[in-house]
Amino acid sequence: MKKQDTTEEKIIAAAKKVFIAKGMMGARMQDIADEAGINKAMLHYYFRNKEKLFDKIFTEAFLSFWPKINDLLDADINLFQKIESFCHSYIDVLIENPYVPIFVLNELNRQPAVFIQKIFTSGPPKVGKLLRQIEADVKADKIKAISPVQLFINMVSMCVFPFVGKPMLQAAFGMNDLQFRKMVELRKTEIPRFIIDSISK
Amino acid sequence: MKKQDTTEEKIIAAAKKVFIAKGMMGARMQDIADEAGINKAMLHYYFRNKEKLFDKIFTEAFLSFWPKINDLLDADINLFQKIESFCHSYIDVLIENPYVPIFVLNELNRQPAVFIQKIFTSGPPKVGKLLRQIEADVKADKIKAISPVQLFINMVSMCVFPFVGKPMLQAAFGMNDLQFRKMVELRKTEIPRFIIDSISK
DNA sequence: GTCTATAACTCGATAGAC
DNA sequence: GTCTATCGAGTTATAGAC
Repeated sequence: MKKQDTTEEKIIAAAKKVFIAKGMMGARMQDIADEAGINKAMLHYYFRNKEKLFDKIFTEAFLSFWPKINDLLDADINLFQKIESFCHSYIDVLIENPYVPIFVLNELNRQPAVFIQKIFTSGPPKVGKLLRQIEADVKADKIKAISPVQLFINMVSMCVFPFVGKPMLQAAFGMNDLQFRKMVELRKTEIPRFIIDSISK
Repeated sequence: MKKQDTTEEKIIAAAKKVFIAKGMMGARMQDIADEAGINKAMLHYYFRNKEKLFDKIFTEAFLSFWPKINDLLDADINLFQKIESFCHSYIDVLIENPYVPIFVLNELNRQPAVFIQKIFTSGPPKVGKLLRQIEADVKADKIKAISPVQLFINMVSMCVFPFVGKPMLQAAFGMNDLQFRKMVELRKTEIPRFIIDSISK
């Protein structure tokens, strides 16, 4: 929590909470005003309209993890280390922001073009180096033959999916919130191990 | 396409398309009426209100894959065969219904309790046998030690995630629709191979 | 900057003719 | 069963006082 607690900051905090919980279409300006403890008119005074406010929140949510993840992919470390650090850091970020993935994926599917445009202007994916590392290690016979793209998708899938499927997984396996949390924590080391076991010769 | 093309069927087809594309909150009754080429009042004549219409569509979408997947998990085949058949069949279903996962996950996160209730009444997850198979194979030293739950989550994650993250993956790797399709097709065999490589001794 | 009041509009739902 | 017309609730957005 910041010392500075201006109206604008209160609005952003409230809007973040409401938009992430209900999505662009489900959220009501009144909900956000209530959450912020201010008047509805203030929202328009500061952000003009709902669309602009949403855009602000979405961009902020997206930037809360994208640059960090992106830099990890571009780091100068060997493949196994990179897989470990990526999974560890990514899951840490997701634990801190468990509802962001479904929020982002939802918007991604609602307006793919707008979304992609936003990503590429705010720093395009730096996945190239990782793909080349995988390819090089395959050629050097350090790991089994595998498509770099497939491997990358496997890694991201295993990190992200549990967060978007949480209620279903909890129901299927009878996990309460604490147990779910423990299970996800474990994945920080289990996913790298699973991947490395698979590709090691 | 059926020969029988009653108004009710036209409504259901239109509602499915619109709801899956825009979700419960984003969809408009007018959109559905337009898509069906009929009048808005007809929607209420046949389904009373939006909620009931949505429920119909959601249940139908959910049942379009749930029972099939569920039965696969419960089949009497060995572990490796089960992993192969599950990934193959699941991805086949997903290719046929690529927008269903984000639709379902969205609803899942919007109203977890309602959703879970619905699942359990329409046939609870039959994941038990698979988990016991994994456990048994670990004990019998047929595969490496791994948590059955973690392994299951890995498998489902790798199958489903590409479909919810499609636009992002296409952008990141510069894939057009055909290339994406090929990539996903490949995963029907790549995911089982990846998993089996990982857990084999 | 902040509030109250209300305009302007969207959308689900209904009435009633045919 | 199907349509047109319209109501009424709920929401975004604005006007205007303080």
